[in-house]
Amino acid sequence: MPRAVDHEQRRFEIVAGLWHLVAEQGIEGVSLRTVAARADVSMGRVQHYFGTKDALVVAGIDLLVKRAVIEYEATADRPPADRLLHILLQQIPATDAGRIGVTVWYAYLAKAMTHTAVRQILAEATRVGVEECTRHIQEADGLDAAAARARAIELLALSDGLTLRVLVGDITADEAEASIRTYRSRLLGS
Amino acid sequence: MPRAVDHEQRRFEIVAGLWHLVAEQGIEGVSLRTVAARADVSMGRVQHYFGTKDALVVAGIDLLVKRAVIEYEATADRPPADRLLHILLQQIPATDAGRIGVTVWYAYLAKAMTHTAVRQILAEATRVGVEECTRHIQEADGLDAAAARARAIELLALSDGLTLRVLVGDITADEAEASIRTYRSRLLGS
DNA sequence: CCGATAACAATGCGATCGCATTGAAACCCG
DNA sequence: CGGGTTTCAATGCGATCGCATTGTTATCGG
Repeated sequence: MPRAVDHEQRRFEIVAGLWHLVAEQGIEGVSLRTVAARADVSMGRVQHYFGTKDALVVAGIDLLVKRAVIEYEATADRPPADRLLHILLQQIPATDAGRIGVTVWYAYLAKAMTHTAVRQILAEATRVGVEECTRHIQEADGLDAAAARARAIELLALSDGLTLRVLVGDITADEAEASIRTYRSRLLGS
Repeated sequence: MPRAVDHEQRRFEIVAGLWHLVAEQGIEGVSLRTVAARADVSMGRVQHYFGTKDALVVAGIDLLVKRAVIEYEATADRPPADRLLHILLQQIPATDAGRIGVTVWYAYLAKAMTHTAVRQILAEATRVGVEECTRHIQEADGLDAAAARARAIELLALSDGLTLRVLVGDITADEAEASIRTYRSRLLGS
């Protein structure tokens, strides 16, 4: 047996470098060499762990989604209304790390338009998001499945749009959060 | 004086090729050579009219925005409620051309995260969009400026988010339009 | 302690990139 | 009907790209 290393850790280091690079220069700035430099490892290492550039790029969005799911699952013991707000507010960039994450997310969103594998990963992630929100709205508001789903899509769309406005600097994260909470309670009242 | 050509026309042909290319391959697929090939002109011509790749890319979003503005200004004689809906619904991809346009738009949105000139153009466009919507909501609903602006941002965010869902294929253009109209009338009632 | 093997590091290659340069064809003015 | 100017088309160059290949090192079971 050869030398033992923590593969998961190695892969994460590289992907973390990829994320920073994407946040700074967009996916256009990604090459095997630039990612290696940003992660402060050799290009050979990147090749060893991901093989091709495409696999590396796909791994970038895959890990980003997986981390969001893990974060969400940590709220399993909270009431439905809380979990719903977690999903709606999670992506709004409050911290620096959050801003990087959502910037990377939108970079991949554009990538998804022309890249099948990326599109499938994002589509699956949104599908789960809609389903979870629908479930929470049903429980919290006592709506039937169809109505709850329509509202879930509305709320998620609003969250997406507001996130975009925060990224562009049009409004602050606080304003976006307030807007979502207002809208959410207006829905409850109606 | 040398041979006279229609510069505007020449520039448009090239930018149209750029748009198609961006819709098909994303901004990553853009190079002086690929754009020239897609527009079926020589690379020398592209260089002659735009100089650098960066200027070409910026011209792409600039022209896209200008066209949207012209389309909007054609509704100048319609009532405020109509003009508001025009802005909210315009980007939802109903036709093929519309789908290309909004796909290109989202590609540039990602580009804006890392490209100052693109960011400024998009920021100015959204600023005008918010202002126009605010004005129409004031007139149509009789709200004060602050409240109207908050609702304008909400409506535009919802429109953005729903457009995204249509692009991904999560919902249809008709469903998105229905959702916006429902939301709009719910606002009117409250 | 030794050979097999995983884990890289280093290098090479053909393709493509943005951009500068060069030269020719087309056109209008005098 | 030259000559000046614009509008390109063609080509060259250095840099960078993804990826394959090769070389080196560290580790551990036998």
